[in-house]
Amino acid sequence: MLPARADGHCLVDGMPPRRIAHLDMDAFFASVELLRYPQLRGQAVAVGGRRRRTDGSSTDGAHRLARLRDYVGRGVLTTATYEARALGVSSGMGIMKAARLAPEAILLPADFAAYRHYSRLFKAAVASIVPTIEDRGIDEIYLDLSEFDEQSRPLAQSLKEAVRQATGLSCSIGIAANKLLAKMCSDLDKPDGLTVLADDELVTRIWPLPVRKINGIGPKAGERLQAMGVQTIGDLARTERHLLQQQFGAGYGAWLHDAAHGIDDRPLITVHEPKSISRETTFERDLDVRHDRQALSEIFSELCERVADDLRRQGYSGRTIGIKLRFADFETVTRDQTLPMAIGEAPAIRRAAGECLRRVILDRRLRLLGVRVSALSTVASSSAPAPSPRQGQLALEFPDD
DNA sequence: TCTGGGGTCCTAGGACCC
DNA sequence: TCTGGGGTCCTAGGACCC
Repeated sequence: MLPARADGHCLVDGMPPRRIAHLDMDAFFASVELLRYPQLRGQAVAVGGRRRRTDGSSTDGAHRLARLRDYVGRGVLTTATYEARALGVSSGMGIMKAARLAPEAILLPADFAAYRHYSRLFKAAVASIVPTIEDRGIDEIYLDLSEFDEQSRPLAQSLKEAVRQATGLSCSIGIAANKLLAKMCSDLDKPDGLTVLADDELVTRIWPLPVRKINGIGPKAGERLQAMGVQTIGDLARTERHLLQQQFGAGYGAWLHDAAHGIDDRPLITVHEPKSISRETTFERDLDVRHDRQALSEIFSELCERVADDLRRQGYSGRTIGIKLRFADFETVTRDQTLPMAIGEAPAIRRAAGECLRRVILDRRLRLLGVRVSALSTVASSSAPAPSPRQGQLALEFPDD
């Protein structure tokens, strides 16, 4: 509990009120693709899937764009244009399902190099105006506007204009007293939106929203709240704190109650150190641990090499080596092991990960394999590390026939 | 009709130490 | 000889986010 202050103001630890912005690029991946294919503007377009599985039609130079209905296999959509969303398609949706909703929608493969390029451009444009930025991934950032004298709207307009000048893309901005509310506001008026939340507007503009709009309430918590008869953020705010704590645990319950009341003291995190580095892959078809033993072993080694590569490029090594398996029935298991010393070379990672793998009962076909390194420490950047010699003999942890 | 890949944080139990 | 409590590390799983 926070101590009541003598002046009666609801100041948290004497912190002055803040002005925080959340800037979110509109349908980012799809919008970048529209820069490349302007003729698709106004159409239902989705981005996602595996590397292009051509049906032969593009090998003769005709380069026909694939449609959702042409797609075969595993994969989810990462983005969809607003025209596609109007058909019920959304990011994270399995492509086969999306294809039933919008068979004629254009499907483009993801081009992460291009998205990272535009991500750098928009962040640099914003940074030229506002120095205090928290990076929240490829397409969104928080900004601290507290030190600016300028009014929120003109300031946000100049940010949007700078982003448009630098990238040709639109974004949506929410401005409020903290990150939680700013994030909700950026979503209120998409696309190309701008929402400024005054301190007395919590009840009128936030409380009517469904609880799932709170960043941190996902499918599980949303469902449990629904079962309790809690639909809107207002409902949540009116729910007894102790009841939420009883249902969800002391920590999460208290957080839910605070969030519904618009309370969020988290500072902007402007420097970021990674906690773990991992690589994983879902196979095109489920693999049998015996029959596909050789293929699995090769994929396993490759994952270790890619993680080692990432570690080296980012200048880290790690003490905890872990694996992740997903079986055909989607059950997921992890195993990890903490070593006395940090490692970073592929053969050592392969060895430790192999020991983890031996602790799993492999009684079902596998759909995913992953390798993770955590408990990271920085490596004094030596000059080009000697490439590790390829091991003469690979340990095969998958069972013999 | 199934469900990617890269992360973070939280919980909970057991080991171990003081 | 018995009892206890706190702190930290390790491991596994799960919720959640972009």
